[in-house]
Amino acid sequence: MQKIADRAQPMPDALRFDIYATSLGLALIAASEQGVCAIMFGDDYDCLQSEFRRRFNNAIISHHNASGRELASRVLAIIESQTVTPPPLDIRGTQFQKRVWLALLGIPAGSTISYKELASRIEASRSIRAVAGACAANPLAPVVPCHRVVRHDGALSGYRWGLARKQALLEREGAIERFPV
DNA sequence: ACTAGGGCCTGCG
DNA sequence: CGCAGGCCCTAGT
Repeated sequence: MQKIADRAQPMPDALRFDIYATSLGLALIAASEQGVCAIMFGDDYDCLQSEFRRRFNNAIISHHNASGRELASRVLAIIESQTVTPPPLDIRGTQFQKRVWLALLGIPAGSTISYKELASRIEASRSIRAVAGACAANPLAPVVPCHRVVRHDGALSGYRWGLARKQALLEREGAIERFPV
């Protein structure tokens, strides 16, 4: 009997990407045939590109074509906190991570919730720290809005791409006041 | 304000 | 496998 499907990537997949200048710094936006599969921020073009290639080292990588550019433009709009129809997403992660990330998509702009509340929302109220871990591993920020999750005491907590970006996103969405200091 | 410990998913060895 | 560590939270000084 032959193995039908591997749960990771059955075959080397074809990815397209480009790097754009945004209000949050450089953003690398990558997509597969399925949809957007990675968004990465950075301040150096070459570093971003090599990090991307290292992370998908068994993929066939090229630059965006017309449809890829169309997806990217929607991602860019979301990065700038504009309201647009979200692009199709190719969400890759463990079962648990996907549960967390899908729940994140249900948090409207302008609001925040705590890691605790997010945990109970996916029926895993004891897995608070694991939920935070899944947020930290979110490959599609800020389209998957993990920046809307903050600590129960109101502190911003952390952000994979730096707290300044999390803060900027929340300020623009009107979720938090401009920081007094 | 600070510290300790519970809980549990992940990545790496 | 086993283990350390994390974008946490609560309770107890």
